[in-house]
Amino acid sequence: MAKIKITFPDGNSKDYDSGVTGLQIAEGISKGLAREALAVEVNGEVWDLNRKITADAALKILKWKDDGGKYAFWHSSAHLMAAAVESLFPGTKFGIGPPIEVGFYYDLDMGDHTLTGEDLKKIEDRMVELSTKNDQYVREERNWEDAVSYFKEKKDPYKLELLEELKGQVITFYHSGAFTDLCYGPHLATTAPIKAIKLLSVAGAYWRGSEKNKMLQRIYGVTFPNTKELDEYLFRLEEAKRRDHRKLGQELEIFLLTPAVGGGLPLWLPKGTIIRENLVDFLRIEQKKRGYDFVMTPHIANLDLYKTSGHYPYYKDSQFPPITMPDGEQYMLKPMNCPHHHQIYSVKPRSYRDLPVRLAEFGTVYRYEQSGEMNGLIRVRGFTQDDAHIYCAHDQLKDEITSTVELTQLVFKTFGMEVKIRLSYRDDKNVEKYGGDAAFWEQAQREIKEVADEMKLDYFIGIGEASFYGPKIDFMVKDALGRTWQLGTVQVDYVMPERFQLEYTASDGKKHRPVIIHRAPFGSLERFIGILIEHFAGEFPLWLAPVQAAVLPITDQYAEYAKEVIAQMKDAGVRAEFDDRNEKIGYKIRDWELKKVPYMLVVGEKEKSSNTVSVRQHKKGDLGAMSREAFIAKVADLVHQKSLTL
RNA sequence: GCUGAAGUAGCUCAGUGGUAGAGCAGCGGUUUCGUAAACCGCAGGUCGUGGGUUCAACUCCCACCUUCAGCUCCA
Repeated sequence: MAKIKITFPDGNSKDYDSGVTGLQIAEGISKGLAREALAVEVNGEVWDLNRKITADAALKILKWKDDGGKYAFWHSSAHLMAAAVESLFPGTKFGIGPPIEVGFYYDLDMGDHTLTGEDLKKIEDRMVELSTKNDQYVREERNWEDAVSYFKEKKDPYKLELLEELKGQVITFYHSGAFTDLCYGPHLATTAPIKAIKLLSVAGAYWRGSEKNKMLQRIYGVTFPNTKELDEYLFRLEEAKRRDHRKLGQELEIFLLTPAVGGGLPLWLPKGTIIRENLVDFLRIEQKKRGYDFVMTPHIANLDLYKTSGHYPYYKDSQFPPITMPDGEQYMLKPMNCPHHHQIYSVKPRSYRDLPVRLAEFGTVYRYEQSGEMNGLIRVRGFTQDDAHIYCAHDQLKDEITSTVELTQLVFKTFGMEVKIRLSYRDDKNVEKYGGDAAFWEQAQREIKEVADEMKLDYFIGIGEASFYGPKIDFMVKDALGRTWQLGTVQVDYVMPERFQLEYTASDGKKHRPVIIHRAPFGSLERFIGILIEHFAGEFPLWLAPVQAAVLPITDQYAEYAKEVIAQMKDAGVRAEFDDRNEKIGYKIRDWELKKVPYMLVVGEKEKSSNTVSVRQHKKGDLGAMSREAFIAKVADLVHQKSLTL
């Protein structure tokens, strides 16, 4: 028997008989490891535990804590679900059933049958039943013709369509129990580790993600090696719902969405407006420090402006339709601020000495999002960008990108938010979606990557995520339910300067085109605040808190003193409210705790006679008595620091 | 836009064909109280909208609107 050499992650290696499986290797190391093993990584590729290894390889045993292990676990769970569905609903056609970030799904064509909550429960129960049978996941290689005839017999058009693209290749099947699937794997050895199962939801999904195709039913599920982990996961899901900005936005009176105004058109309530104005002030100051000039532009513009920019043909469907005047003139609600700013750049001849010109505006724009797309403050039809356009000479470009990225990072650091950075490139297979020629794109993409590398940014690349006029550096954040959203963005644009014939006179006396950087650190104030509500779970840092302190007299005998306190607070710029309701102190405290107000100032006989306030901190409790001046100084200090803690 | 689910008081929710309910919030009163819910009372609804079936519809049927989950899209 031929020997092969297996190298482990710690660098040690050992010889095995050729054809040894990952499971056998794990068993050779320890029983415990074999029990926990879910899959193996062979030369960087995730394999089944039962697959024979026939050549020298670097090998890692994958357990639940490894992504590859989870991947195999959930992939196998998807098959288990499919097996359950097939046994309960014979004749179901199967689309695809992959693992996802958390859990898995399977797309199903069930003809006329629409899945109900009871169906889901039945499928779940059947999965539990099947999992206890410890069926093996068996990998089988077949030639292409065999595979086609198998699915022809099964009358599954989806698998046949998938096979069309694998023509001529060796096809792998996986069997588990009575269920057989076209699948590249990898899978668990048996169904045994799948102990805790929960089917979460059913939703429609287009076959292969295209609107033109039939819509299938997609079941989302999640499984775990034990019920404890499942319970923890379900608990976290509930926690996330408690943080949902739509719920908190209503409870804390931050914003209002009403059909009376229209979908995706939020109204800012007084408390929300305080948050928003503080954010705007923060960024206005930071931008002024960095040499930005503020401008203001109207909400509508002549349609021709967007024909010049090229936005109109590219994004016609996602804009509100033009307003047509009796004389035939047409206006657009502005979907972006750039064309307006380009006009301001062009107000006079520019010299290289003027550059960079940095024009900033908190500009409100309108986009016609599809009706199913609106989502609280996070996806809206009218929103305000913290927009700016930097017009610079080419040799200034990288410095300007660097400083805009630094500004964006400062923003997220101020809020203690973790962001992922994506370099958004164009999709070379789909060039008609983009403006400008290939050379511009190549150059711009190289430039942002150079900056990202020089700044040692931790980034990933998103093909096809560029805007139509240039590549971007995007800052992505997750919401409470784990959906990722783009917030800040920095974009390089060589296209608009051409279209708008933007120029400056260089030191050589000749006309040159500037390069434009489009950038928005928050992205949209609406989305940013939506994410911020979830990030802080409604417990805003003091500088943003709509109400910073509530003054609570013990009884109405101390109302006079309380009035004095509140007047002094307001005078010192503390956002304070007076709770003069005829209620017991415990009631008032509970109420202001639920409103997540950072401080409560309790005043009674003690405080009145010593000219102090008793400070109670949100979620922490009584801090004891403090002079009024000391409290004001404390608030001023925390606000000045933009402290994240009280 | 597509698929599915849901819409009852300001909020959270109960109500399966026979006169619309509760808790909280609000308002009035009593109480004057020391760190997460005092007590009594009052008021509050075109049951999303419109049509239909029925002696009778919150309840059954149809259409539309809105919201939610997902898909598609996303400057």
